Amino acid sequence: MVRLNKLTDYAVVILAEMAQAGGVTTASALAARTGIPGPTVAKLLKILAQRGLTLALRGRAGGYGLSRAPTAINVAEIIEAIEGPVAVAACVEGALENCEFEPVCAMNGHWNRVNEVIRRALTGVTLADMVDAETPAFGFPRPPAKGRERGLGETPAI
Amino acid sequence: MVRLNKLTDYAVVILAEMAQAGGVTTASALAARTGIPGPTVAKLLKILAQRGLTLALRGRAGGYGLSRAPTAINVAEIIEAIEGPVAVAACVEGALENCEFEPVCAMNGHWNRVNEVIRRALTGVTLADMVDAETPAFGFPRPPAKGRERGLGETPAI
DNA sequence: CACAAATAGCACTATATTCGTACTGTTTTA
DNA sequence: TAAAACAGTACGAATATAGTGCTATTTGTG
Repeated sequence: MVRLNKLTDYAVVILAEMAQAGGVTTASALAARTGIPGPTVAKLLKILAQRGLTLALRGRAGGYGLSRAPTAINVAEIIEAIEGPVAVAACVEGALENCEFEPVCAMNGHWNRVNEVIRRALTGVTLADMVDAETPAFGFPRPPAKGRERGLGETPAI
Repeated sequence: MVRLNKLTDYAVVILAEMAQAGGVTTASALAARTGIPGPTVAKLLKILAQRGLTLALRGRAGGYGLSRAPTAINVAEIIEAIEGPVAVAACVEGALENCEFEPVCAMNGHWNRVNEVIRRALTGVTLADMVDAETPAFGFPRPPAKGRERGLGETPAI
């Protein structure tokens, strides 16, 4: 179904939650808030940190924070961090595999255009778009945006 | 990787081959030309016929033909014929499943926009676009375009 | 009229991918 | 110095997918 895999979906949810929370949040707190299994959250956060989407703080008061503003992180980046390049088929440019039928195939390169359109669409949507608070997350009410304007590092009130 | 599954990819290739061939073609001929395993081709053609994308002719001189002109068949249709509705996540409208986290999720409905953009992109690409003969299929030379310029409807010489 | 060629439909199996978990090591701060 | 949190690796199980096989039905041809 041109479907994202579950882990990618989770990653977006986690980042969205971080965007809403602001500051630094521990993996276990994110797991509790999103309902995603703890170990899975931890695994994803590690990957996201490696890819530079999040910053990890080790030590006793550690946790993870977004490395950039939510408006500066787009969905395509997130997908690519978890799944690798966006590639609807094996034969598109940038895909990690090669299509064995490539020389015989009737559609030499025509998937590329389709792929590009999709990639562009995904690049155009930012994390901020995904959480814009019109419909705030249910069950975790939080003060109006003004109130939570604390800088990074102020920690989450777990 | 926002990946189509293999069967869907095959379906597009098969339809593209049919578009190039025109008229009626047997499942086994299509298998031979595309390199896709025979039984798999047969299976896909049955599904496509059920969904109305191809017409099936039974009996001795039977086979399959496109039900419409290649310009009137778009990629989204093909994907939906094989995989069901285009849905990047379980929570988008039209998806066949329900997301268990839906009420708690931070991104209530925001996948919908992303999904719509992708769907529109796929709807805009026709089968004809996928085969436009700039780079004809290798290994299966066929007469110049002029020669095969018969109108639609004339097609499957049923 | 009988046979052969082709699709229709169903059910089954094996494979591959993906998901989730567990464990051990490293860093940092109270 | 101990506890809390991240880092990395490796593994097992569940799920989805791909592919196969068989039988029935339709239809043209000799």
